Formats: sequence, structure tokens, C-alpha cells
Amino acid sequence: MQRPSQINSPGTRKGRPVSRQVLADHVYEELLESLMDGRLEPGATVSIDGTARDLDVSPTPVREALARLEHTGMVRRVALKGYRVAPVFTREDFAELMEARLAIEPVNARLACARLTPERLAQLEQAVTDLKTAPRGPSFAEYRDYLEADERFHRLIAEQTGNQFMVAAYAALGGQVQRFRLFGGVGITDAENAIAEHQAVLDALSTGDPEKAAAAMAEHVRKVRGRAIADAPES
Amino acid sequence: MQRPSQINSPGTRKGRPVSRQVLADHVYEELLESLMDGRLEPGATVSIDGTARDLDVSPTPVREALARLEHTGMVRRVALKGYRVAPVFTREDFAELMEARLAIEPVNARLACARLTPERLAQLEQAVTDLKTAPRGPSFAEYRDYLEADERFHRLIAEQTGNQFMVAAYAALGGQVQRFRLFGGVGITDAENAIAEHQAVLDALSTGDPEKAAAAMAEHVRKVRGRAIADAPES
DNA sequence: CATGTTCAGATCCTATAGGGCTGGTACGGA
DNA sequence: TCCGTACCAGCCCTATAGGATCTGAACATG
Repeated sequence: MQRPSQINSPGTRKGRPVSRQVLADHVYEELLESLMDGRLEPGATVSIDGTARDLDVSPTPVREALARLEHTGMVRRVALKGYRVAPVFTREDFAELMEARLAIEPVNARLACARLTPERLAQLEQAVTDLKTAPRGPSFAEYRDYLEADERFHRLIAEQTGNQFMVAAYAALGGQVQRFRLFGGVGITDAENAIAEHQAVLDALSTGDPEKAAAAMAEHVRKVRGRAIADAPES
Repeated sequence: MQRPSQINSPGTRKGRPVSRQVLADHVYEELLESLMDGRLEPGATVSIDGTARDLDVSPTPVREALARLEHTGMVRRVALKGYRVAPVFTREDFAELMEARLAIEPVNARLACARLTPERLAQLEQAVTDLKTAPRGPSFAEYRDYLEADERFHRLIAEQTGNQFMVAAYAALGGQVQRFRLFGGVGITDAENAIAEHQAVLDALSTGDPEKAAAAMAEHVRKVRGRAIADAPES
């Protein structure tokens, strides 16, 4: 019972030191980062007590963080055995993911198109710009910003539908998450093509024609699938 | 530290008393039941310590159960304030849910149709049979079995796609969950119609024509939306 | 009467202790 | 050498204690 007083850096006189942090949130994000960076390899066990020691906290917030994480599909829990990092994506998993994206994302594009505002359009343009300017070095870490912009673009479209359930459905695909892991070992070779397709989706949205937007998104997803399957490892 | 010895009713000589239960799982299901039955009204606060006292457990498993529940949309968490039951469905929420179902469920029907086996078909037939025979009394509790069969029918189709992500997307809609609460105050008046439509979906699946199956499912969802909006309260 | 203060209870959050189980290792006997 | 047993460390799971904050009511003061 010594740390709580250290969390809020004292000295801020009043009005919430920006935001009192809950330790479980911090643990959650820390674990998420480890998972996306590949520091936690698929199949590895995630010990509750162990990570508590590593992060220098008690097991209680770790339990809470893992309970939340489980619902994202990143880790799996076995009743009295603990948590394990979810296994790697197989080619079949990837095909299933693309099938699901093909069912959901064009709908999102159509709905988002119908209620597009200049402000929202600007956000999408920013995402595409970031996509173009993000470094694409050889190591995985250097793709981080690129992948983040990619994910942001798709998530923004989901959010711009204004439909909470479509957002939830998109999130269930692990939009933020699985994609990072998917390419963890593969490498990304289709950046140039993907950027052009994102631009095409953006252009289609700008025209205000929902069907065009849906078609552009569908084509993008199909092409991503095609390219990824082409140079996927045997696995 | 006295209860663990009571959980596994001693006397079973060996081989796991069917399954050692984890308290958090029990709390989870208990809370879920309270939420679906309406005992926990929308907007009510769910105190961690309080429910721990009610269920006669410690706060630790309650925290874990609530962390999982949050991801289903049944409860919302505010960082240092606690959990509250999610607010009631508005008419707009309902419209959004139906829009999302319309995007996802016909696809599920199409995919499920393609890989339908006799065994799976039998499961679906069982669900429709249960739907027909379930009691439909005036009180909410008496609709329990009916709603369970309804949900099971749709979930089976999602699972029969063999696509884990479509299952996840369907689950994100709160398939198991939101529907129970949705009608909590409204009452169900469309059982006869809905049963016929489920039968129609089942028939379409039996023909083995994926497009027929998708169309039947789309029509079902649209009609549910139409009927529910017709006799929905102002709210 | 209005307003500020104090105090008690409730609540969230975290740390710690300890029970029960499992898996592996060392050791002793056949 | 091989096998069984005892032991030990690590893990999951739960309970309990205690600090920090918030709420609301009782109370005091202008």
C-alpha cells in the first residue's frame, strides 16, 4: 500500500492530475503492447503472478486486465490453468477474417458515406496522409505507425456509420489487434498498393455515392486478401 | 478461505467433480441472469463490494466478472466510479441493431447454407421446434425459453458458418444478451409471425440454395424490425 | 434562513496472505 | 538401471485489510 500516492504526481494543486490512472488500465495497455510487438509469442503462457511481478503490481489488477483482454481474442483462458497467448493465424484464419471483413466493411463504407461531414472527411484524409508518410523500414517496429494509420482509417469509417453495433462488430474482428499480429512474421510488401486503394476508398466516399464507396471498400478488402495469400508462408 | 472445500461436493472419489468451478464464472452468470431478468434495472449502479456481499464472495471475483461483462455492453464502467447497468434501448438503438443484423445475419445464412450437414440441420430443426412449443405466458420469466430458443437458432446459424469472426461479430451484436433486455418492458406480441419466419429460413436452408437462405433471413430481420417499431413505446 | 464544515459510511482500488492443485525433480528401493 | 514416492516451487484463485476519494447528512456559523 505504498504506490497510490506515487501515481498522481503530487504538486498539481487541484482538479484531477489530468486523469487518475487505474492500474488495471495500465496493465491492459502494457500487455496489449507486448502482444502486438510480438514480445509475447503465440502459444506462450501469460502467468498472472509473473506479469504482476514484471510490472511491479499485485495480481489483482492483472487479473482484471486479462479478463478484458480475453474478450478481444488475443489471449485465451483455461479455467484453472491460466491464460495463453492465442495461437498464430493460419491461412484459414486469414481467409475467414477477410470473408468477415468483406461482409462488414463495405456496409460500413456505405453507411458512413451517407452521413459524411467535412470534419469527418478531414479525419479520413489525415489517416491516408499518415499512411503515405509513415516510415516503412525493414523491422516490425518501424511499421507501427503505418499499421496504426491503416487501422485508424478503417475504424474511423466504422465509427462514422454512427451505428454502435457496426462499430462493435468491426471491433470484434480484432481490427485494432489481429492485423498487427497477422503480419508479425510475414512482413508487409503491399504498402504501395494498399495506399492507392485507401485513396480510392476515400475518393469514392468524397463523391457521396454510397454504392461507389461500398464497392471501393469491397475491392480493397479483396485485393488485400489476394496479395496476402499470394505471399503467405506455408504455415 | 473456507469455501473452496465446499465447492466440490466431496464424495466423488476421483476424476474432477465434473468441473471445478471458478467463482468468477459463477458471479458472471449470476449477474447476467440478474441483468436479463430485469432485476438490475438500466441505469442502476452495480457496486462491486455490494454484489460481493450479496453473493457472499469477495470482491476479487466480482471485479473479474464485471470486467468481462463490460465487453458485452451490458454494463458500463467509469474509471474510478464503478459500474452501471447500460441504459435502456431507445428506438434509435433498436434501428441500429437491426441495421447491423441486416448486414451480418443474411451473410451468415448464406455461408451456413453452403456447409450444412444433416446433423446441423437437425439442431436448427430442434430450435424451431422449441420455439413452437415454448410457453408464452404473460410474465417475462415465461418467455425465457422462447427467447432462448430464438437466440439459439440465430447463434447456431452463425456458428455453422464455420467462420470464427462471423461468430464474433454476431456475438458483438449482443445476440445472447441485448435481445432479452430489449423486450424486457415491451412484451412480445409477434411470436406467431416470428415462428413462421424462422420456419421459412429453415426451409430455405434445407433447399441448399444460399441465396434463398440469405433472402429469407433478410426478410425475417426486416419484419422483426417492422413489427417492433410498430408497437414500440415512445421512449 | 442560507451557507460552509465536519464526519461517517460507502465505494473503488490495490496489496498481501494463504489454500489447493500441478508439474517437475531428487531420492530411495527393487 | 528403472520406477515409485516424497518434496518443493510455481501457479491459480479467493479472502481480507487498508488507503484514497466521494457522498450525504448532521451540525455550526454568519
